[in-house]
Parts: sequence; C-alpha cells; structure tokens
Amino acid sequence: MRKSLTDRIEEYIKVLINRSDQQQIEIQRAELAETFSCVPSQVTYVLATRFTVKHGYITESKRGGKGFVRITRVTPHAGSDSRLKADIQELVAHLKEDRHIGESEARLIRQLLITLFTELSPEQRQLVLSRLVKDIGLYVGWQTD
Amino acid sequence: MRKSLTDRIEEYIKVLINRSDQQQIEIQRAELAETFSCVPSQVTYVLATRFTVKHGYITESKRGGKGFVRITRVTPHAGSDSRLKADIQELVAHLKEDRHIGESEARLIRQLLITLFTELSPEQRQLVLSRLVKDIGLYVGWQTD
DNA sequence: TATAGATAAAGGTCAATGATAGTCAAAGGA
DNA sequence: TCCTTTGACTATCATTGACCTTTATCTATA
Repeated sequence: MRKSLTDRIEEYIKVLINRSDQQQIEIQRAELAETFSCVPSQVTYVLATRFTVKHGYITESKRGGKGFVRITRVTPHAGSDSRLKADIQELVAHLKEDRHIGESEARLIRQLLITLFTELSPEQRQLVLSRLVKDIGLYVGWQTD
Repeated sequence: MRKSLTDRIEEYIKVLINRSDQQQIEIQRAELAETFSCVPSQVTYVLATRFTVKHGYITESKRGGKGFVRITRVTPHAGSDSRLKADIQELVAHLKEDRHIGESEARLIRQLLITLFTELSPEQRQLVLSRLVKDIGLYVGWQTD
C-alpha cells in the first residue's frame, strides 16, 4: 500500500509511543508538522482520525505558550482478556476434534496463543508474528521479500 | 471464444495474485483501468462479477488520496475447517476490539492462524509450533530445555 | 507592587480543493 | 436476453490555509 502523509505521521507517532515508557508522549503540533513539511492542522487531522478512544488512544492538549499535545495509549480493560481466553479455548477444542490433535499439543497451542495475544507487548507480538510468517512461509512457499 | 475485456482484466488480476506472496494484491483502480484503456468502473464491474466471496476472493478498498483496491484469495476448504475459520474470525475480531489491533495486523494474524491450523501437515505444524515456543520464550523467559 | 491590557505563542475549526473509489442507468453487442 | 461497456454523478478520505481561541508573559501605570 502506498503510504499517505497521514499514514506516515501515524506510524511516526506510534513509534514514539512504543519507545516511551508510560505509553504516553507529548509533542508540539507545529514542530511535528515541520518534521513532515506540512501544515499543523494536518496533525490535528491525524489525531482525529487515527488516535481516537476507539483506536485505543486518548489525546489531550493545551494551547498558548508552553502548549502541547499529549497522546496516551490506553491498555485494554481487564475483562477483555477472559473473552480472548474463552475464544482460544473454543478454537483449540475444535482443533482437537477436527484435526485430531492430542491433549499435549492442545495445551501447548493454548499457552502459545494466550501468551502471544495477552502477554506480549504489541512490538514483541509483531516481531514474533513476522518470524512466524517466515517459518510458515517455508512450508507454503510464500515469498517473504 | 473471443476474450472480452472483463475476461482479460480477470486473468491479469489472477496472474498478479499468483505472483504475490500472500495471496493478496493491492491495485489502483484508475491505474488498472488505464492499463486496459477503459473506464475505472469497468474494474469495479470485474471485481463484482469475478472476485466475489463465492468465487473465493475478498475485496476491500479505500477511497481518497493514496486509495487502493485490495484483492485477497481465500483458499476454499472442506466442511469442518469452516468451523475453525469461524473461530479464528471471531478471535481476531475480539482482538481488534480489545487489543486495538489494526486491520492490517488482523489480516496477517487471520492468515497465519488459518494456514497453521488448516493447511499445514501435522509435522509441519509441530515444527512451526516449536519455533514459536522458542521465539515467544525469548520474551517471556521460558526455559526451553 | 499589583494589575490591566498588549503581545506572543501555542493549538483548534472549518470550508475548499484534490484524489480516489463506488453506484447506477443507459447503451452496445453476441 | 444476458452480459459487457461507458460515463455522469456520488461518496469518502486527505491536504491545505485562512481565521479563531486559549494561555503565558511582558509592560505600562496607578
């Protein structure tokens, strides 16, 4: 996919948040716009379309001297983990039935999926997924680059 | 039979998908139309008549600047597999909601899980799983021997 | 010294424009 | 008749810039 300016700014912000501890960064709107050689309102647009609560982010700001834009990634709320775990239980149960997978492999799969999706950070997860692409690709002939 | 424009565009798209690594391509509607010297809506027509879910394809698109049309071939599978796929769809949908995973990562995860559980042989699957144990173990400190 | 008003330094809003893709109905052709 | 082809019109997403609002700081004056 050809990346738009909006896409690139979005990525950039996410990298900054990933690097931060506290899942939070503060930027100067004008400065970020300068970095990407665009108008400041472009940044506002990116925030409005890619960093909403629905996307899992909260943005706050202050105008005037010493102003800033603060972007915080909110961690998924507690109850959600149990739903994912239930999904995984279900998936593995069906795997056992349909694909004749034994209990020990089933246990392993359960553990792997739970760890992958509920314990790893987004960055770690992406690293693991990209290696998984390579590994699986070996068998199904995907071209990885 | 004399090939219609629609036939030729269909063929062309299928060649592109065959060459692609992940059974998926992204095109610019206008550009493809240009290639075949026809109106853009002709491309829409081809997609609507030859690349439906029934034919084994999923199409997605985005309008506006840097827009695209994405065409994915989904491999058809026997009865019980559809239950696993439904499980995977559900799991990924919940992941998107709860863990704020974007569409592109979601697609990757779906593809990986489907391949891992419905396309690989038991032996291949076990090899991949053992690699996965190692990879994830790196991050969570599992002792692998 | 206290403070009101001026000025500077942020960020916000919104409408216009550009860049894509989608819809639909009419016309064409085998 | 049924499928294909075309094009005018529509919908959506991205980008820009003029104008607005808020906050901090400076300055003149009682």
